[in-house]
This record gives sequence, structure tokens and C-alpha cells, in this order.
Amino acid sequence: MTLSLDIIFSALSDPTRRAILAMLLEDDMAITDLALPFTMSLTAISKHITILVRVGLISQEKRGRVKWCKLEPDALRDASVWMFAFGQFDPLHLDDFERFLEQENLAPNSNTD
Amino acid sequence: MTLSLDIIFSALSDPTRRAILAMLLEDDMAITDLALPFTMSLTAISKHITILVRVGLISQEKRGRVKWCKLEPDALRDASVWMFAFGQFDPLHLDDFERFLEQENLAPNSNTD
DNA sequence: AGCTTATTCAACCATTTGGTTGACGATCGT
DNA sequence: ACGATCGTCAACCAAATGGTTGAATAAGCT
Repeated sequence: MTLSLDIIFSALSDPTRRAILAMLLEDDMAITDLALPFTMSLTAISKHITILVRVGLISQEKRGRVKWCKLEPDALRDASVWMFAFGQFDPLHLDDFERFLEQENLAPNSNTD
Repeated sequence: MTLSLDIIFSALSDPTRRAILAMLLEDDMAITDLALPFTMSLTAISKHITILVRVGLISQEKRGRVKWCKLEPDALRDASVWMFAFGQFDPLHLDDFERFLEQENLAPNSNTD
């Protein structure tokens, strides 16, 4: 349990990996496509994705020769809870979250029609 | 901004540092006291604390020869918002948080008396 | 069958990280 | 003034991290 926090936070500490996750927020993608925006090698991106898969933030399904990557936000749950336990000292946080969600139309109950 | 997420998540990825933060959740403490529960050297703990100060998670006030450390949970704000933006795919999260806060008596409005 | 595309593997490299020890500067108590 | 305590500094070390290149595997196209 404490180990999973180690590797989750560690996985999130790299900007390339966070960018990959952000891309998957839009849609499921193949590894080659995920690598496209970056200047670094495909191998490097592949390694980053391996790390994200290992910590459960990404799941993969191989169809033909292409591996489709899918965001698994549930893997953030423990880390979210941990962080929120510390954030509690600032009484504005919960409101902040809700306001953020409203703004971004990301709230679970935001009726976006 | 993206740099601060790097260093915040990186700071959180070490179990010793998270343990230090947890200790400061109870009370402000001196560095020597923070080091007490750990088997590693005082120097090692001092370095960990330096990192936590650098990313803003701890503030320090020197009184005499002892440096008092204080938790600064606001430094978690950006990271919390980032994580929550990803967690939004699971509609249970907000409830989870609130339930967790209630259980732990950590909610901003939990009347603990 | 043969070329192309998708992805990983293996080996290597530089830098960062997390730890150690021993010495050092400051401050406190007596 | 002296010894103990608080904390950092400097130098060092092993292991992990993030990247590279070149070759290998596997699947699709024609």
C-alpha cells in the first residue's frame, strides 16, 4: 500500500508521462501515436508507457500489431486520498475542487447538454 | 507550473518524506525530533527535509539552535487539482473524499468535540 | 515472399537520488 | 569557558532514472 504510493507519485513526477496521460484523457491511443508529439525516441516513450502500465495508470489491449493504451484513472485513488488528507488544513480545498470541476465541465453531475 | 508538478510529485514519491509530512500533521517539530523514528542518519533526514522545504511543503522557523518545521499543505494544491482532473472519470471520487474526511475527522467542518 | 509498420530488447551512457561518514559552526546549559 | 546538542557541509558511494542506438520480433500490405 505504501509501496504503491511510492511508484504512483514517482510515475507522476515525470512531465513526459503526465503529458502521455493527458493525451489519453482525450482518447485511447496507440504507442506510436502517443510518441508523435515528442522529440525523444520511440523507445523512450515505450519505456515511459511501460512504467505507466506497471503502476496501473494505463491498461493495454493488443489488436493486431498495435497496442492500444487506455487511461485508468482509478489508479490515482489512493494517491488522491493521501493528498486530500493533507490538503484538509486549507478549508477552501473542497470548494476549489468543485469550482474547478464546474469550470472544466468535468464534474460527475455537470449536465453538459 | 509544470516544473512545480515535477518536483512536488517527486518529493511525494519517497516514503521517508511522506512519513515526515505525516508526523507534521500532528504537530510542528524540530529536525532532530523528526529524525528520531528513523534508523537512517540525521544527515539523511536533514536532506529529505531540505527537499520538502524546497518544494514548499514545509516551512521552517529557527528559534535558537532548533529549526521548527511546519507543514504547508497549500503546496499540494496544484498537484491535487491535476490529479482530480484525471480522477473525474470515476464518478464516485468526490463522495469517496467526503466519506474519508468524515471517517478520519479531517473534514474542514467536522465538529470533533 | 518481401517490404513496411509497430513495438520491444539489449547494451550502453550521463545524471540524479538516497544514503553514508567525519568534520564543522552555532547555540544552549552550567 | 566547556561540553553537549542541533543542524549542515563536503566528499564519497551504489543504485536508479531517463535517455540513446542498433538489432530483433511480430503483424500487416501488396
